[in-house]
Amino acid sequence: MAVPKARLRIRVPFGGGFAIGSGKADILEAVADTGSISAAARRMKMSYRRAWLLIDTMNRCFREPVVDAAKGGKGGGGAEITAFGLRVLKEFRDIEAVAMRSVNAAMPRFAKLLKNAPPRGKLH
Amino acid sequence: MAVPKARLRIRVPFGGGFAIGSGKADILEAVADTGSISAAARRMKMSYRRAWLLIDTMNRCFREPVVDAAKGGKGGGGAEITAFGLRVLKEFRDIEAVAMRSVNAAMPRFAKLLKNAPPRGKLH
DNA sequence: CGGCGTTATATACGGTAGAATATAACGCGT
DNA sequence: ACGCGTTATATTCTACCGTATATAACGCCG
Repeated sequence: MAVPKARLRIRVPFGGGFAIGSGKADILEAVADTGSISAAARRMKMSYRRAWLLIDTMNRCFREPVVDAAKGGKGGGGAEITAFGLRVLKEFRDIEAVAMRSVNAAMPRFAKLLKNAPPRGKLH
Repeated sequence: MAVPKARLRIRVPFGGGFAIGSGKADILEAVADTGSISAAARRMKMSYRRAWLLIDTMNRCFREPVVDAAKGGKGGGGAEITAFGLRVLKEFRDIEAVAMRSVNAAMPRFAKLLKNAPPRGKLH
């Protein structure tokens, strides 16, 4: 169970069942990179439906849409992150980065607390 | 969708399917407070089984047990957090606290990005 | 000694999240 | 005009997660 490098997932829950976390940020980023929801879904190894639902939730919960999609046309259509979406993404990644620095700093100590080899049996 | 106060859940995934996060930390804390796994489970509003599985996972993944339990005796038995467990808990809470400060600092800006009223329909 | 509340463990049940599948509409390029 | 790949949406299926339930062992205390 050697600790290679600190990863981190964070989640900020708002009221009304909405939350933003590393997952939605990743999708947003994938859309920005690939220019389509389905390509983003493939990259994230999730179903198109799920990716769409997540994006749709963000579009509905934020003041303005974070992704702007179009059907038909060149390449069948596509999606791009909006300027507003970029702002949301940056804002979140900034928070994440600070948290990440904290984890990285604490990691050496934390890693010492773990066993070297993972135990057998299912973990929870 | 007014943002009252920032909450935050974090999760640090290690290899081999083990991760520690706010959930396990909460349980650990509940055991420390109540002196029993079942009381901790009740407080967390989860099944005893789940609480036990989570604690068992920690006991197996960390170098030393984080919870020391005994069956029978006064009050039917009980469990207490070990000195090592306290160290794990503190270490994690420290990381969490730094992350929390980051979120709290960014919150005012972030909150402005959200709608005032939660949209209707299921969120994901 | 018998009862109580707990730890520890197994089995069965249910709900839900996500995947898989299907279908329609769209609009550009050939 | 047709096909292609995408968005958008509904429906069905499945696998997993967590709960609920049951049972045994344990040790103090009345």
